[in-house]
Amino acid sequence: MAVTLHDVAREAGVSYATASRALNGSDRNVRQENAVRVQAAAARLGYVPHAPAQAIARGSTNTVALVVSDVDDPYFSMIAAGVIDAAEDAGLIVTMAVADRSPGLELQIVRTLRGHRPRAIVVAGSRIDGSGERASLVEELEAYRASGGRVSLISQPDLPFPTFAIDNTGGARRLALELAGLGYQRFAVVHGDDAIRASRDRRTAFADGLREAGLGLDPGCEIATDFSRSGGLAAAERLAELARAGVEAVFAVTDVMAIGAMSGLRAAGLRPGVDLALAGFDDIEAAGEVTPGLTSVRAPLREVGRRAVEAALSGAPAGVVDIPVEVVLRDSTPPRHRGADPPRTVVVNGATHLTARKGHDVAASSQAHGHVT
Amino acid sequence: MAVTLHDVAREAGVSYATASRALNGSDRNVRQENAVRVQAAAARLGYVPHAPAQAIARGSTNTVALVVSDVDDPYFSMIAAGVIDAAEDAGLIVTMAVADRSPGLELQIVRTLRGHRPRAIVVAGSRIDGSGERASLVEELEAYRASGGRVSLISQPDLPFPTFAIDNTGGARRLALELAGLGYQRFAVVHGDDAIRASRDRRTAFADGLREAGLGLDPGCEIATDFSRSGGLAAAERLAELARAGVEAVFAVTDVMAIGAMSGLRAAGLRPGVDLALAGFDDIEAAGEVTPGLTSVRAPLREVGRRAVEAALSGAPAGVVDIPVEVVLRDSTPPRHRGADPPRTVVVNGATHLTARKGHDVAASSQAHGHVT
DNA sequence: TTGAAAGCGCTACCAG
DNA sequence: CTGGTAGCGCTTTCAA
Repeated sequence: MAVTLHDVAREAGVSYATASRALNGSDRNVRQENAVRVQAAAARLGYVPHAPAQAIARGSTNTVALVVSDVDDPYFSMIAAGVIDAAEDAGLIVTMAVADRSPGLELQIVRTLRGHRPRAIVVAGSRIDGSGERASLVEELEAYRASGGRVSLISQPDLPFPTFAIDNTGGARRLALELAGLGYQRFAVVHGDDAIRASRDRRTAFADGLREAGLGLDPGCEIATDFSRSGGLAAAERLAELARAGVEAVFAVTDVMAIGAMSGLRAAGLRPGVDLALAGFDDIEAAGEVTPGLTSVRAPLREVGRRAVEAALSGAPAGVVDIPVEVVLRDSTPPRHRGADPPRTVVVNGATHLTARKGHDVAASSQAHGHVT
Repeated sequence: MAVTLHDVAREAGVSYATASRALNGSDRNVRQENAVRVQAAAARLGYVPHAPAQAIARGSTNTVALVVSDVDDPYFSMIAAGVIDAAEDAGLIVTMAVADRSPGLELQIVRTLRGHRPRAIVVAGSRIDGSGERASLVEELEAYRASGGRVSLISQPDLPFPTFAIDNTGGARRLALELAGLGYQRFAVVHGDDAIRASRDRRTAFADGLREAGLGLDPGCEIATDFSRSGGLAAAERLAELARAGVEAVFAVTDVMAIGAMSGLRAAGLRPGVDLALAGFDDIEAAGEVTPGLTSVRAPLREVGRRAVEAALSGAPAGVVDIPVEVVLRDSTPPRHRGADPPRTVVVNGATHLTARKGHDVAASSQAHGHVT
């Protein structure tokens, strides 16, 4: 049905082998004249090499597989963009699958993808704890690697593969310090299920940061909800109550949740940023576009995607690469001037001096390299 | 290096052929006992069938290829989400490539993809006119189809394949009528290069709608800029001038551009929705999240993605399926009450009665099925 | 129900 | 430099 190399060879009047060499041979051992002849024939016939056949003959494909939790989430689409960039640079095609935050599905997907024998598999998505599938996932990836495949992970910092870990802990902690520095004293946190590592890490690190700043976090102020926009929306009612009870600022563990909460607060008659300050995490594009601009913690997601495939392809050793993040202050957390209190100055680790600056759109705080955790 | 069917067969103590049948055979002609034996062996060895080999033996793969212009654009990520959904339902894996709005790259990508012999290729992305590559694209796609592949297109309504066309024309026109009905009289339009079909169609249809409502559009009020967020941002300065000169409302041909313009207007000291009304197109998620909510035209992108793969897989005939859109009025275009003028009532095609309703978040206008164009 | 063997389209090695 | 040809891993007749 389709045009095969055989047809091209015949059309060009050369042997099968010669045609192959002329078209894809790493050798240059083909007479100019024949090469041209073959290429012309291929073009005339609309021949495209059969990738699966090449894969089987060569023993390797030209694809990279990417597993994400959700496509329609800006967090993952930025990562995907980076992955696709890097793959393209390497002349590879990207195969993408969505695990929908289900460890079971994720496992199954990795199995399927492995069958396609990609050059590398990149798994992005927050680790779900406590699932029996975890061990199976590792096993699967290990088997893949054993058969010559390369693996790299984004944000699953406890598996035996090269891993790019967004610094959730450091980011959330520093965010807490920044907000404290801005004069906020009473906080609430909106988070997802603790089984979602990113959610738990950010939540606890934020609380730690608060403690470090000499502030507390009332247990009643930690609102568990769905790890999504609608979760944030649903939390709004409770937040409104808390605001009335004196809470001044909320940290939602993702921007998506924070933006949901923002809508909900408005619906409840509160003015985000005025009646209740709000901060998120990830610094997705929308964070800079909502009003008031959402204070957040930025991770270079696109770059992480790039680096993940580069690392995998280059056969990087297992180990965690901490991806530094930076706090981005926007109008949703205006400085809170209290006549009584003196302006706060926070000293971290007895060294880094965190100053809360504020710019029009993006005001990055102190650097976040390494283990500030 | 990797575990092969051969290994499994040996481990299970049966023949190669039997192992194959037990694992993937469409037949059920394997004794229960052997089947179990083989499956156990496969599990023990961590065997995964070699997809390229299966592809070559069977003559068909289990992938669907998707070509988009940009991943990191919500318009395309919604479509991608739909495509992935449908593919998953069909037990297929999605291969995704980004053409970056370059016809040349798109062509090259389709060629490469074709080599992978996917079951179907779905091409999304607004057609770029006037490029010589167009014919080549069609040729490539045609060759692919000739070799048994299925093709479907999203929003490229003039190629000989099953196509899902967002009703840009009808949507923009109806948006114009709605805005006129709201009392706006002086407009500006922010658009991209006319070579981008979606941009041109929306722009001209909007002008047509205005004309239909008895309003004009000053040529000086059509601002050509980059077909992106930053393009919208860049147009803001000009928009501010126009607003001062009496322009009341702006239509940006995409939400992404409109949101960029919104930021820019704010920076210029104007209040979007108050000093200048603003409307976009696509109804991406962010449209409902910015403040004021952005009036837009909604297309069921995710569903379109689903349908595109379903159509391709089921071998739908060439032809255009018009995807109806609906106008979504939000706070960025508040009704404009003018003491003098009587409330407008617009009659379309002498039949449909368009009423501008306004809800909290989503107020859909009259239906948009078929050829209202 | 099973095993043997013929391909699938291509690459790469081995002689010429 | 070129043509034969042996695989690559799997599916699928064809006999047994």
